[in-house]
Amino acid sequence: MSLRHAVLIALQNEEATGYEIAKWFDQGMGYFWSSTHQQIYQELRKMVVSELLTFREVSQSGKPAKKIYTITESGINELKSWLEKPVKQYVVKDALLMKIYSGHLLAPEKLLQEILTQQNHARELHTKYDEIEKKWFSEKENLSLQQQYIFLTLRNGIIQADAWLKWSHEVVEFLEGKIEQTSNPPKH
Amino acid sequence: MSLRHAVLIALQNEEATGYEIAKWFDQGMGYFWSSTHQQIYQELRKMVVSELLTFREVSQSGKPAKKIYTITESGINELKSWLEKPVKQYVVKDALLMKIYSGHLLAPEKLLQEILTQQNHARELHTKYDEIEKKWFSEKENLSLQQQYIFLTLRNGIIQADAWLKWSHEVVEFLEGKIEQTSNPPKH
DNA sequence: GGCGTCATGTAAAAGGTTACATGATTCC
DNA sequence: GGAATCATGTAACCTTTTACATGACGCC
Repeated sequence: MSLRHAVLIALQNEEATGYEIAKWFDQGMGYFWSSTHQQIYQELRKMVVSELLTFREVSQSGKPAKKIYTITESGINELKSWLEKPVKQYVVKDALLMKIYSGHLLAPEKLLQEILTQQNHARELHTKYDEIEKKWFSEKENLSLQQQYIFLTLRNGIIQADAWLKWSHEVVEFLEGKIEQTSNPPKH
Repeated sequence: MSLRHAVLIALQNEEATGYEIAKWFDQGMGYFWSSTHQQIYQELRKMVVSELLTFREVSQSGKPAKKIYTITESGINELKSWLEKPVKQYVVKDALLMKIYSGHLLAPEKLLQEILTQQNHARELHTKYDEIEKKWFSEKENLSLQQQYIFLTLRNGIIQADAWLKWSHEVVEFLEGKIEQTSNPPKH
């Protein structure tokens, strides 16, 4: 039930609307947890019932009224006790690896094309990470404690992206070799 | 709906029982897709209804009867058409990163402890990968096409594990610095 | 006129987890 | 005597995704 805890983290130092939390999931937190606005609105309502949050409604002219959620004492306690407990073991679910596992059933050209597309995504992501680092983390001495921890998560993104790119180069090389073999079959 | 396709991959070159497929998920395929026997039995039944599989029951002495599932023509076609379509973008869901993101709310000792535990898991996994490589992939010349592709997935595991360990060392160093600072606060 | 942003939601379906259940056999 | 292996399943619950829905405002 980590969505609940992601929301508590979001609200931990400032109140926000469901809409803002959803946006946060598409940006910062989105690099390691994801959700949709539908799920978030549901969860926020449940969390009010469980008294982890309170909210006040603010009417606006020309826009629908918004609900601003604030974490309660009990919410902070719930977050802290979650932080103390070990997380459950990370499980990979990677359909691309499944595909490669059965790559012999597919034309290498097709697989190559897909890997190259993914490689472009990975490169874009890497560039984005670099920009974030430059913009927010260039002066390492002036970072707040909170920012120092966030920087560690950015480092994770960068290192993982590097590793993925390294691996994908091996895959591309392999597939290009296969494709060449098919067009110039080895002579006996 | 990738469980379905994982099952098709499992049955693609040999028939198997639900029990065997479940075991396969705990071993080979388990490195990038996971499931439980409950879910697999359900899915197998649905796939028979969809005519992707057929099965025959084999009674055994002293053991419950087993159902041996075989992929159909239509199942092979379904698998092939899935392989042709790009997979949907991989999304990370990593609760540990969430925790680090809000690491400032937790004693660094606690976080350190958890990272060290995870590091041990990662090292064990790495060792297991190395063993698999030695046992099955040491003679690169004699690998079947299928094995060559499986080797690529193993390389992914190794590279990702290396990257994760590299990152975790940065985190450990950071946390140890924090812990030292607390016991010997800097003088002004 | 259309698209993007702000701001909320309902409802159904699909996918995944957890608890419970059975029962023989083999190995320590 | 107890644990692990073989082999299957039901049921409840929780989580996630997808489809549908509304409506004003500002920008190009």
